[in-house]
Amino acid sequence: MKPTLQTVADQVGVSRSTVSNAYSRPDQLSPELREKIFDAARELGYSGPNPTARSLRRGRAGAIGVLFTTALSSAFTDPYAVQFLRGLAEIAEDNRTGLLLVPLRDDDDGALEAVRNAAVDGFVVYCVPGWYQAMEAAWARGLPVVNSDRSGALYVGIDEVAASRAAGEHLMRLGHRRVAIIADYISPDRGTGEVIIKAPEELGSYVSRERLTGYRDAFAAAGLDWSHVTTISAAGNSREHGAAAAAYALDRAPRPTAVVATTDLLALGVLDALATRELRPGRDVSVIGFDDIPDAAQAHMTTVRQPALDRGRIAGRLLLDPPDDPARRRIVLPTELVVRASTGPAPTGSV
Amino acid sequence: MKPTLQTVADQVGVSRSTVSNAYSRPDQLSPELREKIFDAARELGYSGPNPTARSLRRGRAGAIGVLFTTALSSAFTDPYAVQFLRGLAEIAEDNRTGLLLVPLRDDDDGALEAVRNAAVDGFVVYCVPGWYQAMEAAWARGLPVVNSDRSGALYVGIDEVAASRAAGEHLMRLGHRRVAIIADYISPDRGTGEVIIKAPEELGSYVSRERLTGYRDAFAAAGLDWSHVTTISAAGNSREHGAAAAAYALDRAPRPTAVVATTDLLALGVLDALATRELRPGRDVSVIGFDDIPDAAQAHMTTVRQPALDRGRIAGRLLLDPPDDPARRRIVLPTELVVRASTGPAPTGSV
DNA sequence: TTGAAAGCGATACCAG
DNA sequence: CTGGTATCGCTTTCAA
Repeated sequence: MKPTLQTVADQVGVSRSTVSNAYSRPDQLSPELREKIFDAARELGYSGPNPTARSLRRGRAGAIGVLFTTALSSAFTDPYAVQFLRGLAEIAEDNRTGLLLVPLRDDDDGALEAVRNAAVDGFVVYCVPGWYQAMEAAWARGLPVVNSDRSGALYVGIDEVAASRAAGEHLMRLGHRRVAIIADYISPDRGTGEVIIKAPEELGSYVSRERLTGYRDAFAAAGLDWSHVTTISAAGNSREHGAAAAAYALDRAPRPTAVVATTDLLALGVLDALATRELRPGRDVSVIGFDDIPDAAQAHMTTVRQPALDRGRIAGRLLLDPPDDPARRRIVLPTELVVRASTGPAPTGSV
Repeated sequence: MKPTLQTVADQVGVSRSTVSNAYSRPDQLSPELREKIFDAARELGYSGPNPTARSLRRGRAGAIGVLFTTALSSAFTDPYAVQFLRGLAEIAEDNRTGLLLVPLRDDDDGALEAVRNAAVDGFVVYCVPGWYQAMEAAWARGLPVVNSDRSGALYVGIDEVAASRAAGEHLMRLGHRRVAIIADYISPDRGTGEVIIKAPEELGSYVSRERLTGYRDAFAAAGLDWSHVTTISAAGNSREHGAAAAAYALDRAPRPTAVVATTDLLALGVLDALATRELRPGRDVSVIGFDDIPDAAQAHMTTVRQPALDRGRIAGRLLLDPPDDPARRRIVLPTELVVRASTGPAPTGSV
């Protein structure tokens, strides 16, 4: 039989409240008594108040639910994602709160069940889109949710369209007119290869949708029609998938003078593909990524910097104590185009 | 006021038990009544039984605690670690169980508090050593713990010493006698640079201790004394730290003919360092890693393969239903030396 | 099938 | 500073 508060109280000869106070409100009793209680607890093998019972009574679960798709590997392999999680974990720690990973597998029912069953004080949505059901379930719990697409919700993010538009403008300014774009989650079959995207706005994946839209706008402003831009689907967000997708852009004639990707990981893969073909980044082919992960700097890659760590931190703060002022519930962080050596003027005679 | 089971029961005009059954034991009532109850719930905005209350009553938290040090980034950046977590998550999912990340920061008290407060059914220890206090706290909870060093505990791992001894023997067989070893957590100041390790057995870090010991044994058997082996501390388990540490081995005369590392990530850094210096892996300098992460194969790197995914899966199973038979509570998985192009005969005239 | 009653283990208010 | 009392929201026999 596991010892409880009562067990200890009986042993010491005090009431439950006093034992509870010994653990939760040290100022409510004498140090001597407190020590005596702890001694008894140790002797009985009592390791402190039961967290579940405490949560029930206090009305606080003491954990943040992190919703992500079962592609756990990709979620944690992406340095951007890791930074986001770090920021979140930092705030969680400061608030004595844990992080409960809620894996969403492909089977709908199980996923919904998991969301409904999670003992948490709120959710951070951190997964590829298409999980509206899971997000709905999170909402239905009546708990705060950060980054569901729902209006009025808590949100922290960046102006994706403006950020990628800036990158597109940079490219246009350099004179590039034969451009390929690599993105994930833009093909129905999730495979690698060229796909026709009539209108980026209609894409299901939030990130790809917004970033492609930004590029489209920048190109349009420079007179480059979207239909002349090659869009290539990557099977996932990884360096390898980026390289594989890049092949569809590089091994064709005429070769694009610029290949941009919606994430740094993909763009690093493009650089790998260039290296394989002995093409020079920024000279033969310009490359732009997105995120500015550490490897991007090391690869001298032009990219859009977004504050991943801050995003995680702010997500945590929004969740743990949501501002009353609706205006402060939706936070848009600044981004910055970081120009490095992977972009340069379009090769002459290339148009 | 948030709706509860009672609210719904009152609305429908049945008892709490019936509503509870509607959610947890569908076979206990008529489908019509069940639907009626769900309708009422929806109308009232009741999203199902409160997870915390349910946990308290059922005596099951529905989550596994994962103990790891706050170097969250390194925990998730290491592909080996990610694989382990995937395996764990897989089993957790199958058992409708969540994963609660319990970050252990450097401040002791907060960490212990976090362990004591985690609403979980057991712990998986997944952190660098030196956290005996936290592990003790986990034990004190009276819950199952996988991979605490405690004897009699649940354990899943590999024979680290034998595995690295095999790698060392491979090196000896190839004739290498000038060897450098790179490892993390072997220097008191956690910096990068050469350190003198009199006896590997005395190292604090479990992994580094065991793996260095295995190498030491293999070298000794071939007549190479440990005092002639250069040991270099890496400031962390990453490619970059590996490359930085490798500099201490490569930029000296006479240069070692082989540089081995305790993890693939570090060893990949060594390969990077070789590339920078235009040295050929397996010809000028042999390199061996440990783990066999995907990048290792891609880099044609000799390494020790360990089943990361299985390790995670088995950890999960051990925790979720611990075998009665003590012998089945400690599981040692097989490893395999994978010889690739990064190792070759010691350059002639090198001795 | 359905419902009444008894906790699960702890906390908080409020007298004493 | 201490202790009684009333929950927190749900599950689970056991009768009806």
